[in-house]
Amino acid sequence: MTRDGAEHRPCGRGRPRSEQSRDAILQATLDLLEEAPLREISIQTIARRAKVGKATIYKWWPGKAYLALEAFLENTGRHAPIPDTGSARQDIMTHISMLSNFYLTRAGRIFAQFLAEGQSDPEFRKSFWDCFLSVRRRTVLPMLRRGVERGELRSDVDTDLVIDLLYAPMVYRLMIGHAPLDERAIQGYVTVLLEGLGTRVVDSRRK
Amino acid sequence: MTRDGAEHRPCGRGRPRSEQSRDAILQATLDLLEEAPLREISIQTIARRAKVGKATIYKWWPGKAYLALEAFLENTGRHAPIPDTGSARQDIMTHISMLSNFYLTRAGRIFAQFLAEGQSDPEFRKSFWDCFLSVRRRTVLPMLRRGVERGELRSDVDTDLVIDLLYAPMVYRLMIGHAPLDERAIQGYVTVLLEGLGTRVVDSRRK
Amino acid sequence: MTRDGAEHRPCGRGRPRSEQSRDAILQATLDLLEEAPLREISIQTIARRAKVGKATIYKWWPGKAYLALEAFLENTGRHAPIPDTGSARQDIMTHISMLSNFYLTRAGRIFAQFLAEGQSDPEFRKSFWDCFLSVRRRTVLPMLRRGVERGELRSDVDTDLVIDLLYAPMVYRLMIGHAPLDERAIQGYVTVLLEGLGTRVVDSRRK
Amino acid sequence: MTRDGAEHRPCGRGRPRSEQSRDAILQATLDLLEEAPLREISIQTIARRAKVGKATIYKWWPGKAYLALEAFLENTGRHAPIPDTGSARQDIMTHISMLSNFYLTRAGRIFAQFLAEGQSDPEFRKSFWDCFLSVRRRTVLPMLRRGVERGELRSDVDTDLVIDLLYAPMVYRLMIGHAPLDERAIQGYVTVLLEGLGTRVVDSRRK
DNA sequence: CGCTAACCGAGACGGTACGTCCAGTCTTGCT
DNA sequence: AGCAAGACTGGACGTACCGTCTCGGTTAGCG
Repeated sequence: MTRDGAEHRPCGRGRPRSEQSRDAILQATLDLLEEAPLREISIQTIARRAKVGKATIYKWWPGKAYLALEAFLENTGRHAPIPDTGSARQDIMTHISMLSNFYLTRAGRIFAQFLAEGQSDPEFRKSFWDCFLSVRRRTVLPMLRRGVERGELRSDVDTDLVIDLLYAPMVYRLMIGHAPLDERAIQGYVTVLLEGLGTRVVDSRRK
Repeated sequence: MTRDGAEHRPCGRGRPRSEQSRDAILQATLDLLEEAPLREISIQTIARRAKVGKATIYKWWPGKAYLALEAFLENTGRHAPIPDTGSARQDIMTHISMLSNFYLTRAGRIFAQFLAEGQSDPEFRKSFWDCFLSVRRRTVLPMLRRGVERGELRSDVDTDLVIDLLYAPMVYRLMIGHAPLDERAIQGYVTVLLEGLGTRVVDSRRK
Repeated sequence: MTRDGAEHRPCGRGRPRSEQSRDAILQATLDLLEEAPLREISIQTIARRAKVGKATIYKWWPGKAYLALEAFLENTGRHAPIPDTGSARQDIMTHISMLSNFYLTRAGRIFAQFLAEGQSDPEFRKSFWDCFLSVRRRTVLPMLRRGVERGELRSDVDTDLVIDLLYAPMVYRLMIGHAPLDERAIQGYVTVLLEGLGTRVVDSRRK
Repeated sequence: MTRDGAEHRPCGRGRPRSEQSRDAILQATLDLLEEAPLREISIQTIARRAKVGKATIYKWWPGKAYLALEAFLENTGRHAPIPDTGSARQDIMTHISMLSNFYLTRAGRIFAQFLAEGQSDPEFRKSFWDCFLSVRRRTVLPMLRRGVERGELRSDVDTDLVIDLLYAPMVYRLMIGHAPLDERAIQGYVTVLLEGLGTRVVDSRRK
């Protein structure tokens, strides 16, 4: 965790940071994110809601996006365990399906706003990647590796690229919103992708 | 085109809209988008740059995002023709490759900001879809259809879903920015996808 | 009449000025003055109300104050005839009393706004003087002269000064609004003034 | 003092109001009033001149008129002491003469603009009355009372009315501007008024 | 126990952009 | 040529936030 309110204390002198304020701020942020997009939430409003001085927020976070990110990570970011059923195909399908459920909740909308924020703030984009996205991707790696080791998945495709292929369609629908992210769509995505990612026994493929 | 400055006039009464002002506004917007993200551009600045009254902008566009969209469509949106080489696989690879080049230009960054804007403004999301995204998707349809008719592509996958699969990885990399959108990546994406989307002659697939 | 819409026509060429528009504009102005002070009335509003182009107004009047003045003169400015009862004291009392009634109507409020306008627009102040105030003052002159000739009024006081003394208290109360301009007040003013302005024969008045 | 920036603070919490800003705002207002009528001064200009945020002005004053009033009261409103020579006639003449000098300065023009403002803003009219006019009038009361007690002035005329009569002509000339407010005019006014207001012993005056 | 450092709430501050409104000017086509 | 309609530049309006800055007051650990 890089750009959020964690390390600051040089030594134990002086009054320590108020955990109560910190919690109130994060909670107020989450509450407000229920009602409005991040953009329309002002730091003033968060401060008022949390009964906290504006300066206290600026002291610990560089901006509302970072604040929202920390709130998100602490309260909403726990999700999508990696299954291990013995079948990579089954694992992937289950994982993606669970992930899609995550994207369908309020958390999904917040996630989308983080991506949006990143488009005009490269520094935040980096933070989001470091604190959330890269962690997630690292987490699924073993699952894919198992598939490759068992010979279920092709070994000649870069893992990063595989993850992109698996995650991208969901994110794409989330951001564009042209069609619902329902079970049918997920099924379709994964089916096609597994077809392309899987190995074949005989493989007298295509004319 | 729905929410941008097009139809307004009931009849030919009154002073007609100044095409000169319109062009100056759109040009100023494009110029400014070279230097900063949409978020950081104020309508005041656009007006000043275009030597135009702020009210003139508000009269014809509901906000800077719509303004940017119109500028984008008029000056940057022409690209990525649909190839027809006789081979659907070849067509797709060429198309996606050309499209990735588009995303690598300044236009790509602007495109990303439109998606970002859509996360906090549903109305704009709709406009962006109507004026750009849906048009693009409609345009590739024939290409895919040809592939299906020629027996090159599976016919049991919904076309919308196919398009999602083709476009999503590029957009995903564009927004997250964790890795470059280079030719190697594109090759990887398309190769895997075509594997999954293609038909097979014998198809004694997999155990 | 100097700065209002009177002379403009060089010759009889072209379409003549529309009397209908002129009347509609003046009427709209009067109507609006019923509801709001001159300050809060915009030329746009007048034009809309009169179903007239804004340019038509600007063509014939230099500003809304002049427009209001012309409307005022034409529709409201007729009032306060000069009595001639044979007694100057009686004449004055009657005249001032009638005038105070004028100031109590909507016309009084409009009159006050003309004075107000004059405080920031010397040119308009001049117009108001020329078109209205000076005319009024000239009108009362004979009345005062009769009083002097008959020996009722002192001859050693400048007439302009007398008129100031007679009119000022009403205008003062009108503008400050600290007390009503009722009959009692008028009686008080005039009584004292006549005492000061009148001649005396022997006059062993009052203890 | 009612509607100006005085009391607002509930207690000593928060950063205290900046006296420096307050002074800079009032000074800038006075400076600008030297050059232009109140109407033509924008709050933006005041803020710029005082190097102050616009919001700071709006926080403490409801409009530029109130702001100008406070500046006026603080820097210009101190004047016209009430003389006490033993002769009410002498006192009055001196007082009015001094007052007329006040009206001849820049302060006079500002005073006129306050009256003007009051014609379209009743609330400000009230403020002006409360903060300035009524105070002034209360101040002269003792002078008049002395005159009555000494038998120099009539006791049967309402004091408010007397003050109106004394002050009105000056204000009238100030607002209409048809003739200068010189010593001759003042002499004339007061002479006539004292004639009307004074008591007489035997008084076989004037042929 | 008192000192001192760092925290905290409250809220005023200079500044910038917002979106609206109006002034005054201009360009149409109709009368 | 006058007119209605209405678009134009320009600029002030009053509001909302931003991020910074004082205040007075609180809460630790250290001396």
